[in-house]
Amino acid sequence: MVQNKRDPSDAVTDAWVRLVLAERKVVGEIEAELKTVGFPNLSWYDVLLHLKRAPDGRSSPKDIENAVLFEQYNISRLLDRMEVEGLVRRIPFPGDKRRQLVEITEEGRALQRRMWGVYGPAINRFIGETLTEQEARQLAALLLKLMNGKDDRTKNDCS
Amino acid sequence: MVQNKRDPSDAVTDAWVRLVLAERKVVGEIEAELKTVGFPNLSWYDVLLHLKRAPDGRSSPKDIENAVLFEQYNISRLLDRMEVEGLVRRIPFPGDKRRQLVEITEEGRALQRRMWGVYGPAINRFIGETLTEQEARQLAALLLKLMNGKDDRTKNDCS
DNA sequence: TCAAATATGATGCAATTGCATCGAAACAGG
DNA sequence: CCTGTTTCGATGCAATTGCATCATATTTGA
Repeated sequence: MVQNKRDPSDAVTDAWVRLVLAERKVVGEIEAELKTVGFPNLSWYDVLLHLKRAPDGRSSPKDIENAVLFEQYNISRLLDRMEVEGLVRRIPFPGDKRRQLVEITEEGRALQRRMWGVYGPAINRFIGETLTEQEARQLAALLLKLMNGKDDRTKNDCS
Repeated sequence: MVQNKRDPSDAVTDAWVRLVLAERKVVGEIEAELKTVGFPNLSWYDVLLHLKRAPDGRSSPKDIENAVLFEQYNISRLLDRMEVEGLVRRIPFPGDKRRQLVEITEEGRALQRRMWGVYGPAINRFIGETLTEQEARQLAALLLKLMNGKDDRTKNDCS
């Protein structure tokens, strides 16, 4: 672990600042769009999509937490609200009474599909029409590397 | 405006998902670090830095809003709290009684500097030690393009 | 010049989030 | 077995954020 206390270079600082601002801007614009159509927040979509992709449409809160990177207590209460809306159902976890399984309902699946109808095109509009396919791939690769942290040694040259 | 209703490609979707998750992860880690040292939220830092860089350490709430991309009412109340802490001071805007100027105080400058002592190295650790200088520049360029939107025609080849 | 439209900032109230902590179940290892 | 530790999820309460709307000041344009 070299140089643990040094200030970041300009390139690194720029990358950081823009990571935050670009996210804020694009998320803001997309959420505004979902809102005008009367759809819930993106966090609901994240959870619905995660469940829909999980085997049998079931997953534990802890898994959801790791997938969407929310705090434990926020997941807990988000699931409360989604359960009230009938999008999701809590069922006991076989063999461990601490844990639970969360299962997506038919309404949940339906809402996810309807939201994608707005959300997908919005993503396309804000990213797909701004970046080339190549650039999108590059961006995705760089962000992945960032998420995996400094122990990740994935090769990533310029094409 | 071609293809306005189509779903995004895989590359675009990946870029989007990772933009959100990478931001969530790195911001979460850095804020946790600031918190353990007893420092306030990053949003406070954003405002302090913006003011510190503004001429005479002054700027209007509207400018701050555009710089940090928060909602107007959040800026309004964030400034309330910062003013109570003596980091910032509201003064009248000459020639327009709707507007106001926000001025950073000495305490504000001092806090910004102290925060940077933790924040800077944290950025360096989470980004500078993960991406090469080259990659950081690439990432910054791609994110800039994303922020500027599809009318931006900045050239961005691979070096 | 005056009324309508727009721009800037504040605020009441509801919803969400953050923080600390709890309770219960599983696990570790003596 | 027990006991201390860890894991999982919930929750009371305070702080922040979202939403709608207000108040005031400026600009526009008829």
